[in-house]
Amino acid sequence: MQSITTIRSLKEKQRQEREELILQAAEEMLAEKGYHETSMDEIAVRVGIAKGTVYLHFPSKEDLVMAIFERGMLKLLEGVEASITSETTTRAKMEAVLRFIYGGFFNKRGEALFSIFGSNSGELRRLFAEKKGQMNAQWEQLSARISSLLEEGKAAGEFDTTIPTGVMLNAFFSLLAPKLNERLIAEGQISPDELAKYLGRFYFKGITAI
Amino acid sequence: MQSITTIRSLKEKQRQEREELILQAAEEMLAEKGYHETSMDEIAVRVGIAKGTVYLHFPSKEDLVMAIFERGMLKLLEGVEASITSETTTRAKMEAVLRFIYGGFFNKRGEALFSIFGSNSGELRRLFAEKKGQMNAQWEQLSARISSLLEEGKAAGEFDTTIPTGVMLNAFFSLLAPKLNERLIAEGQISPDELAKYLGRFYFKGITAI
Amino acid sequence: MQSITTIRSLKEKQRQEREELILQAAEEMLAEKGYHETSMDEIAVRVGIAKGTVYLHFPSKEDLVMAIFERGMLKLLEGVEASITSETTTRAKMEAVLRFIYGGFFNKRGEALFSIFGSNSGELRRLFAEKKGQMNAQWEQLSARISSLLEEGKAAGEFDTTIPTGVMLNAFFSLLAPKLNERLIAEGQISPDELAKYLGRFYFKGITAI
Amino acid sequence: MQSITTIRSLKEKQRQEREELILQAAEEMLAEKGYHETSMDEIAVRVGIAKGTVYLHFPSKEDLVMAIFERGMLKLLEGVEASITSETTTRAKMEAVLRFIYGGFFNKRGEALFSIFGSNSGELRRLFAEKKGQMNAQWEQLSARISSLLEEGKAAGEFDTTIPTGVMLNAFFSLLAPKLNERLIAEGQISPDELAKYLGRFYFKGITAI
DNA sequence: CATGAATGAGGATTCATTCAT
DNA sequence: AATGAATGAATCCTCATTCAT
Repeated sequence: MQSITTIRSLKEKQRQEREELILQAAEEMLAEKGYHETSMDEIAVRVGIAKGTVYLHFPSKEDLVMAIFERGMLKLLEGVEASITSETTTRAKMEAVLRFIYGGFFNKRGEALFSIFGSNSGELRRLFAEKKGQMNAQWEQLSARISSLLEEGKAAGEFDTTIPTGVMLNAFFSLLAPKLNERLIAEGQISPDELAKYLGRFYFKGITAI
Repeated sequence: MQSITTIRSLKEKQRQEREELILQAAEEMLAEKGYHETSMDEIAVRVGIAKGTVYLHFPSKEDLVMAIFERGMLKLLEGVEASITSETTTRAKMEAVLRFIYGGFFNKRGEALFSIFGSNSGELRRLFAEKKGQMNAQWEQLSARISSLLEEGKAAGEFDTTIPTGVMLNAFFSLLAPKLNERLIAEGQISPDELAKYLGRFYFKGITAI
Repeated sequence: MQSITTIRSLKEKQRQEREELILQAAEEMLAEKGYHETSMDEIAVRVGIAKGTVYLHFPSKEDLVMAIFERGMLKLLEGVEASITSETTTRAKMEAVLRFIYGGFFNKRGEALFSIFGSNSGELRRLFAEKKGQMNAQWEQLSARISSLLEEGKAAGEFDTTIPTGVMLNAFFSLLAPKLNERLIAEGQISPDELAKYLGRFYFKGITAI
Repeated sequence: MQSITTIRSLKEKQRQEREELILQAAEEMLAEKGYHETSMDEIAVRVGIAKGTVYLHFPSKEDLVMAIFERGMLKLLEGVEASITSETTTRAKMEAVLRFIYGGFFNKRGEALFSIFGSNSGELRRLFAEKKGQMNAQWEQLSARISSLLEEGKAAGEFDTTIPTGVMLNAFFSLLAPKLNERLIAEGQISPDELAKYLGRFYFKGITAI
């Protein structure tokens, strides 16, 4: 006979698996259609569970979206961290980050997520305003990580010290905005890898010292 | 005594003034909250008119938003054109465009508009899909204008011919994405002029030949 | 110089002409689209006047429709009266009424009007309920006129005395219901004249004594 | 303990009961006020449920009305069929149909439905135009059924061959137009049964040969 | 008088959220 | 815990009616 603990952990495992499925479905829809066109109903249908069950995992649509953001940010942070540690020069680190983001992270979901996160006017302002606490920490962490890289590069004489780090940081994030580049890729004019290469070349030339 | 013509032009003037107010209110809300959170009702309230009156000017919410897009694009196109003609070298022209956009265009409304236009996943895909004709023409026009500038620069040996023009173009538009830079400015870390200057420096270094 | 009276009668004439145009346009639309799909706006447009002007002639949409009904009933009554007086036998009178209705009266407008009047569920119940006074008088008058004809025929031994006059009357009106016969005519299966002939034959056989 | 099947069939039963209540309420209102005056809101209120619940059963007002039409036609067809099979002579069959319609079918709802269906100008043209497929089939079926009866009667020498079957058919349907006869009954001048008897006598005398 | 811009009540429809089973 | 039927607030849009010019 199974111990209570075993049963519990089994149930807990199932619970987490289901939560993961919900997050994936929602992420996908968010990427496809954006926040408002994504309905709790269709999320449930895609996962193959009842609408009410979604609410057992996330108390509201906002919370679900927040969870997706957080998870995405976490993955992004992890990936960035991993990219950085495996390289030596500052530029190589930055390039690794770029490759990571354009290569693996922006496969299906992350791409749209990041776009929603970073762009989209004020649609989700209130979302952020209210639950900023959880979010901003991660955002700041990512910003800080990249910023420190940039400043490291400046200190090493690699990067242009006359451009404020904040501007460099924003420029870096801006280049990742998917909407425009999506088109290029969709129209078959360029592959993601090529795009990453070109953007990298452009970006580093832009921030390189002298 | 007023002639009929005078009366008509008066009414027409009032009509246009009101339409302008509606466009401004809607633009503002669009910038603040995005398409879905913007309700025709609140637009009317902000203008201080009745719901139905909005529909006297625009047959649907979509049409209203389209009008805002078109107007914004028109202003942008005009501004870009004006910026270009008053300069000689390719780079100076591009810089003038950058100054125009960061200096005057992105005051309150244009900024949000541009962001909505250029970003936001598939939320407004159908909107564009249906009325794309009117829209895309202007968008293509702007793209073509900037692209020709970039190619001109390449031909003159000023710009890096190894980076595809499409990538340069997108990079240029990306840098204009307001959400991120808005923060910098809002937090008082930098002025719009400075930002334009820095972004320009970064951008041109990035695309310059050799 | 024109006398005030002349001017007044001129204006009054214009007024009545305009009112007639409004009634015609409304009648036409009513026939085409029914009560709810008929908008005051389009009536005004069809007449070529301003919406407000319609309200100078008729205080409400209901009143306008009432006026059309009344006018239609008046024409119908007049036509029936004229048809009757020019014939001798009861049956000939009834046939003349039938010819009048199917021949001239149901040209364009009367047809639809009558249909709206006599059919269409309770859509206009309240209309009738409230303003029944004006309406019912005419309706009763027409009913009474036909009823007296029918009873006259019964007295003369022409019509079947075992069928209540009320039933005969309703049957008579029912046969005039246009919707169904409209189809026959529209599909080119039969001409209005033929239809009147057949319906007459059928009807009189039905009500004839023995 | 209840099996899942039992629970499901219970829920399904409740569902159908509720749907029936909605259909009844809507049918009633349709009969009372017609299509346009019937609001989804009031239907819900009459049933004692929320607006949204109505949409759980019918995706739109049009679909709800269509369902009522179809259901009414189905009942009518079934009743007609049953009436026919239990009789031998053509005339007896037609009389049975008449009795069925005036006796049982036109109790409260069917009556108004039939009227709406058969009358009312072009108000619902588009409704029918779009979803005609489902509807027209039934309508044609009924028409064909009655027509074949009439032609059967003609072939048997019972009915007047000089009157086109189409005209006979329309005359038959016309006599069923409820609005007028409703009055007679409502005013207590006659009972439904008597009315059916009289109309039958009148109709058959009208279409009988010689 | 004539106009037609402005009004706002009313109506269809959607969808996040709740809750009885 | 899971379900999914039920809810009702929120939103777009229409149109009869009013009223300042």
